Amino acid sequence: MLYTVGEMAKILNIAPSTLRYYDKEGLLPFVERSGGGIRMFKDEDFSWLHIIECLKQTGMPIKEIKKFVDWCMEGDSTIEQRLELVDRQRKVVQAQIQQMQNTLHMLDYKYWYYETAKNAGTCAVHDSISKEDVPAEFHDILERAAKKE
Amino acid sequence: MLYTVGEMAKILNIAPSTLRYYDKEGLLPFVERSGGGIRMFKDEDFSWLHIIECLKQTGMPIKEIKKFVDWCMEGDSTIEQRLELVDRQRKVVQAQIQQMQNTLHMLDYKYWYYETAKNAGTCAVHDSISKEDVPAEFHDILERAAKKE
DNA sequence: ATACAACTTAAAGTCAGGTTTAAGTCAAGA
DNA sequence: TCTTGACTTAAACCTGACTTTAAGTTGTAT
Repeated sequence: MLYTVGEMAKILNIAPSTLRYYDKEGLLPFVERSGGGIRMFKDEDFSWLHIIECLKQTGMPIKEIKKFVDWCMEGDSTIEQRLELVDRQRKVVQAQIQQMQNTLHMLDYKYWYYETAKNAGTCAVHDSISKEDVPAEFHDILERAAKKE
Repeated sequence: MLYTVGEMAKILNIAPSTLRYYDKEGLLPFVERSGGGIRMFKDEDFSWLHIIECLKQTGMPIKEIKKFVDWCMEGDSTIEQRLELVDRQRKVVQAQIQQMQNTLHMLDYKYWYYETAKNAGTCAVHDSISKEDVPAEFHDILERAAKKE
């Protein structure tokens, strides 16, 4: 089965111009062309686009993704580089998840803060609240705030 | 204790120009000025910058963060809007974490893939591998690939 | 009083990651 | 064969989030 850039874009739910841009940046060296110069995506290209999407999700810039794709095209001599790149990016994502969990914790605290304020009818309720009234899971946030950083 | 923009930037480990930019965009209406027009950050401003940083971490654009800050300045009449904004952003972050975990899973699979390829000396080893040889945790990825999307 | 580092602003510049435009080509159906 | 919608490219444009520059001011230390 073959797909034009428009068909592929529709399936992936992105703009055709995005695929053309990726191609121009060298991310899609595996895409073949018809006699007339039309891009012909193959079924196996889905897995290429999937790993590209995956790396993009990690925040990797397009130039670095190109490096990875180029290594893939070079063959078995680059297996170690690719292994290292994947491992590095795995650690990046682990750190991002940790960061996101901290952010979520802060938002959970703010949710509790505004829920409490809403019930009291004023944010001023938090001036007269003692640490014991704050759920234990948020004590870390209060302590950080008390240390002025 | 008061801090100039340079001192504050050093503590937060960001460029002074970034703080000036945030101020220009209306993110820091709470920052006061000296008689001569110099920004004077107060200790309590740390918590402002902390929540701004938190919202920025969620990917919220600066204009929307400004909306939140403006609501804060408006007082108790905006408590409900703020509660809703925090709740919405909480769901955004939960979805981001879920997404990141999928991405990590894919990278874990790729790590296994290249580790196996490295030991075999070639990626071709994966052509002659049966599903039973792939760790069970990665079977979902194989199935998605088999369905051509 | 003077020097000097750090502050001020407005405006221009930078960068990534696309999107849009213009001018032209391809390919499938009537 | 002709029309038409989708394709092609190069180049210009856009947005968000800063950063840099230029010209001028503030405030502390000598």
